[in-house]
Amino acid sequence: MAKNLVIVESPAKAKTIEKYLGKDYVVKSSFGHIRDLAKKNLGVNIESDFRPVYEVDPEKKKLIAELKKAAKTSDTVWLASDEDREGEAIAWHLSEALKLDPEHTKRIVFHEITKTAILNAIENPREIDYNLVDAQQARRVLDRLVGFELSPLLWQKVKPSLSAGRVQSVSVRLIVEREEEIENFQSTSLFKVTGIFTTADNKSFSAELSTKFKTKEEATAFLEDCKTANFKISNITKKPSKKSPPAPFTTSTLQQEASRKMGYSVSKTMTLAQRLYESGKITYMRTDSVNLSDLAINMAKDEIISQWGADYVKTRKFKTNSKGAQEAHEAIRPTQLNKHTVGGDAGQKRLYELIWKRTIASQMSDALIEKTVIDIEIDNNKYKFIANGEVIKFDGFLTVYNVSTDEEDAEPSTNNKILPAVKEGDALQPNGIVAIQRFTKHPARYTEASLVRKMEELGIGRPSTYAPTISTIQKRGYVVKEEREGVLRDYIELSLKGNELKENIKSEKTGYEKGKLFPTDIGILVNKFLIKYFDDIL
DNA sequence: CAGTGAGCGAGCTTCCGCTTGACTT
Repeated sequence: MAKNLVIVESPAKAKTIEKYLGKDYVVKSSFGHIRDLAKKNLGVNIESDFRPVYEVDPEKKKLIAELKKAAKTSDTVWLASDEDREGEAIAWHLSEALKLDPEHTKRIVFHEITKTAILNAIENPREIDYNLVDAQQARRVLDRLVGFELSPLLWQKVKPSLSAGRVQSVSVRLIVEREEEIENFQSTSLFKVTGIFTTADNKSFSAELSTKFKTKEEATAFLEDCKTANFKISNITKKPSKKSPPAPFTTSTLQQEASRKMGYSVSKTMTLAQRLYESGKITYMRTDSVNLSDLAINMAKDEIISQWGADYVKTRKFKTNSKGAQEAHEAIRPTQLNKHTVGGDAGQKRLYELIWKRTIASQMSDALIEKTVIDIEIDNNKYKFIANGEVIKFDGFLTVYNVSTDEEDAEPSTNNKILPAVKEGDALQPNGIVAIQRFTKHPARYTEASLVRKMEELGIGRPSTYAPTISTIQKRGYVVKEEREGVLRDYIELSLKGNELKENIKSEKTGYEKGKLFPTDIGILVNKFLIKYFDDIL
């Protein structure tokens, strides 16, 4: 008979911990929450001080009985749920539902699944924190009241089976309001001028004019000037700069990167991550923490040294930027950092490699970059051309990880390139100067992943609910994820080659969208309804 | 007389956050 029963939330976690604790400990799992507000009716007794009415989910009855039995035959029960609001409540619900004897019950917490952390936790038990429990109960009751007061109004006024709540309704509102911004957006156009210049030893590079012209007439006048102009390098500045690696993954940043780099929906990412977690390849995947255990940092260090040498190591501790973070776990990382890849299907493989690279990169040196700016003076004109160059002096973390951004700027950038060796005073030959009409862009529509980022920023939802919430608002028909064809738009291109100035009308596709979230009519209607009546209802 | 249709009443939907499977495709 085991002397000790440890209860955690996740069965995968239970398996790992059992290995660390040895024979005297049996580790079982609660599979998350074990009780919740009554499903029928409000589940909150408003007359009696808003007292919550809890009931055990019928599907959990068997589990509770099992845990009860295990508790009875143990000397000590260790409640080891997560150290956050929900975890503390789970510990309390367990102690209530299992009718645990306080004399033989201990509450322990750890933020990483390592042997030292677990043993240390066992050495330092504490009591259940009732402030946290009450905070959770208040959160739960408020969500129920809001959801179960608002939703029936929608059934009555709009359509049956609709829903409203603290998280989903705000998410829909973000999408509706973004669409309004886009509808009201007035696009204006500017002429952007780019020149190709050739040095005396026949090397070419491009440079952008320091201003953009509002009208075709201004742009034409400028190009006319250029016909007779002389171009000369008036200034060169070189500035060292550096890039630092991003923090290890949280749920939300993993969802964003997997979406940007692999095009995965947030639910696909979470399903793959769950598989990797269950097979022991990665740490817990629902986390808001960017923290790595010392063990992980040391593993990363060894791995970096053996692959790239000591120059590439720079261990770091990252701090969370998100306000609501509860940091009950580590960041998402491989459990073994010397494993570059894993078996399993292609999706799991790719996601694992992404996590591995991000984790390793986070403990690597900064990339050292030299930025060069070349000013090109025009002798008959007040404007100047500017060429920006960037040379990587030391790649550091960039050797494994490229940082991606949301900007889907189709414009070929004149940045990030290598410039030829030149010196101040050098004369340059123009080899084609082009003024292209460019249009200002409306704000971008949300993708699933960029919506998650916004939600996290606003403190709406939790790592465990981002994916389900996004699926709910689609299931209710408030928003749709769609691909929409773009339309053709004409633009003017003025090009100066030698002494010849040509005007062309060209056309380009604009407004093509893929995987973006659009509000539906019902989404817009419900949003309007809620905004109008919210104050009266609650 | 058999089949149709209008009208009525009862019962259901719903929140957020913690967990996996059990289901389909």
